[in-house]
Amino acid sequence: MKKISEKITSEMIAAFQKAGYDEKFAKVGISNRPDLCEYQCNGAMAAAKAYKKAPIMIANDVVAQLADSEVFSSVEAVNPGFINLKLKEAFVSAYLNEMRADTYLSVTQAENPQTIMLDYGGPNVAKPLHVGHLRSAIIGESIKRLGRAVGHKMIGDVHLGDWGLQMGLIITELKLRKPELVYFQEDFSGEYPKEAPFTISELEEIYPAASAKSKVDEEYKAQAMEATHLLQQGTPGYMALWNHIMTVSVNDLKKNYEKLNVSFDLWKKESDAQPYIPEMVQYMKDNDYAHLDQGALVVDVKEETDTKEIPPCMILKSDGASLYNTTDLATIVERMKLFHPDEICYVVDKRQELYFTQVFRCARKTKLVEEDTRLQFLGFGTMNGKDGKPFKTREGGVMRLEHLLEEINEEMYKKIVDNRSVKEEDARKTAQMVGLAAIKYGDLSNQASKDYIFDIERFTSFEGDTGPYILYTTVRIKSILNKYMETKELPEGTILPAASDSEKALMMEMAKYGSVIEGAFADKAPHKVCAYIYDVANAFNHFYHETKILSEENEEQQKSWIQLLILCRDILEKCVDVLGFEVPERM
RNA sequence: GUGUUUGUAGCUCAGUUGGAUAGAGCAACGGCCUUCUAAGCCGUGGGUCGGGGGUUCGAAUCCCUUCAAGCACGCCA
Repeated sequence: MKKISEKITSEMIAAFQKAGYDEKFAKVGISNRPDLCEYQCNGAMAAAKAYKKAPIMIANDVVAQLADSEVFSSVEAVNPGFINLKLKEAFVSAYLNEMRADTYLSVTQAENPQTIMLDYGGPNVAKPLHVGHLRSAIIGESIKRLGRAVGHKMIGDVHLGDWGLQMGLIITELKLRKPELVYFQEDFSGEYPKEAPFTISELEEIYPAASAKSKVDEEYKAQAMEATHLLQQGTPGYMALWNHIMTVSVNDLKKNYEKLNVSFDLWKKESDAQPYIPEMVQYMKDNDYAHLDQGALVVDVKEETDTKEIPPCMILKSDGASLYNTTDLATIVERMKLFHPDEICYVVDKRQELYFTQVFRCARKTKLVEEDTRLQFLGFGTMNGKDGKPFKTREGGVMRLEHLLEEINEEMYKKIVDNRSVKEEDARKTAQMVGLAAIKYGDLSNQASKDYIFDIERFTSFEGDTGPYILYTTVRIKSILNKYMETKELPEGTILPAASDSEKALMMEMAKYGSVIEGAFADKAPHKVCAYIYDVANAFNHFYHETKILSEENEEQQKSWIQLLILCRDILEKCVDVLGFEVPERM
């Protein structure tokens, strides 16, 4: 269905044409002076030059054409040439009724749905998730949901880091601690045990220990590199261990992502791309894309228009080993082969921008992707503490994601119990939902590309522009609807034209929903959804305070308001869903 | 050094892609609960949009310059 802004614009286009002016000047935007008007058109000023005429005269001409408009209740030309517009109440309410009837609440579904692969999450096997993984997961999840909301096929891939030295380190440390394990017997020919010889907590302790040792002990490091090599050669015992590590670690990761309400369609990993490497490297050599430079195999990715030196993209190290670039390029090959996406979007730390520029250019130059395959880098900024420096625990270490969530849930729980008399189990569950909303809204309400300050106190506050406030407002609406349903059936029928300014303001805010969702996806900017629900929540609370719904005696009016509330709830819940959290029944 | 990003109220952030008097929240102060959740609402104060130039009817937004901070710059991922 058409957006409300499109309907307004087409009304304006007709007026410009009738007055004899080009329709390209008829663009209408939301007013930045709400005291004067609701929508505004500045086209008369832009047209002044083309027609060599005073803008106010053009504005007057256009206004004259709109005297009996079905859309506008007031149209005014104001110096120097603004056209100020107010909408008819009936026009707005008719639009909301149309929205209610629309399955997608006015969000236009993509005509040609695209396959978009989203690379986010990016955890490493055998290492616990920490706060550094938070943004990628939260932002990626939201963009995935935004894409689905507008009808695209979104494929989220966690892209696990499971290859390389870290695995060799774990195996080496394990061998040192439990040399008796069958995995280390070279002549072992039986079946390896199904049970892993370690738990997740042991695994999480083994890796940092091994990593630390390797930094001071050359001998140890050499062993780890050898183990890595043997693993990559497919040594049976090491492969079996690798499988155990994967199973134990992935189960744990899934549990943790579930707590974040983040899910992936694919659990692909770096090792999956390895089989594609030899052929890809050969192909790059055969087609003269790659050449040797200082012993390393590289592809030049410089372009004429560069304002700075872009180093070549390295494919193989001078010792012939592959590296991060190689795996990422091979992953592109795999993705093209298996899914043939129209776009691959990487939600990663913005510090990797130059690196991805190299990889993308290389993929394009060597034709690993098609000409119209979009490769997009979506860099996000650092999560800082209150001091403006990267977020740390009180002791100065890296904060584990689990601990962060626990801390916030505890904080929420206290607040909920302090303020309301709720049952223990309800309070725990609600605290979890509200806590997640606090974190996610706190993150997503900032522009993804900027650094932001993670302030638990502020995010978990129920006041102001926070997740909890949004949830609270939605719960309020649900609560009224529930009370209404105790005595009456949910009404059929339509939403009537607004009876007050606050109701009209709420209605106009709700009417923006479709264009907000589409715009947020186009810019891959979840913060626009945050800004929007905050506006809707404010508009609702304003309306709520002026309007007593349940005690309204005019039944038609009451039915209309209930309809309005249902739509408002649906809009808020859909937005909250797009952001990746949920609304509880009570708070 | 080169490149790049950022700089908006005391603090945290928006700013509809060049429009009218730059907006929110927090913090401060004042008011509103016998009535649907006061975790709310209403109001007051708070600004040289880092500085300086330019482009034009019009600039936080575009261009130049300058200052400050962050980040990145071939064998890590």
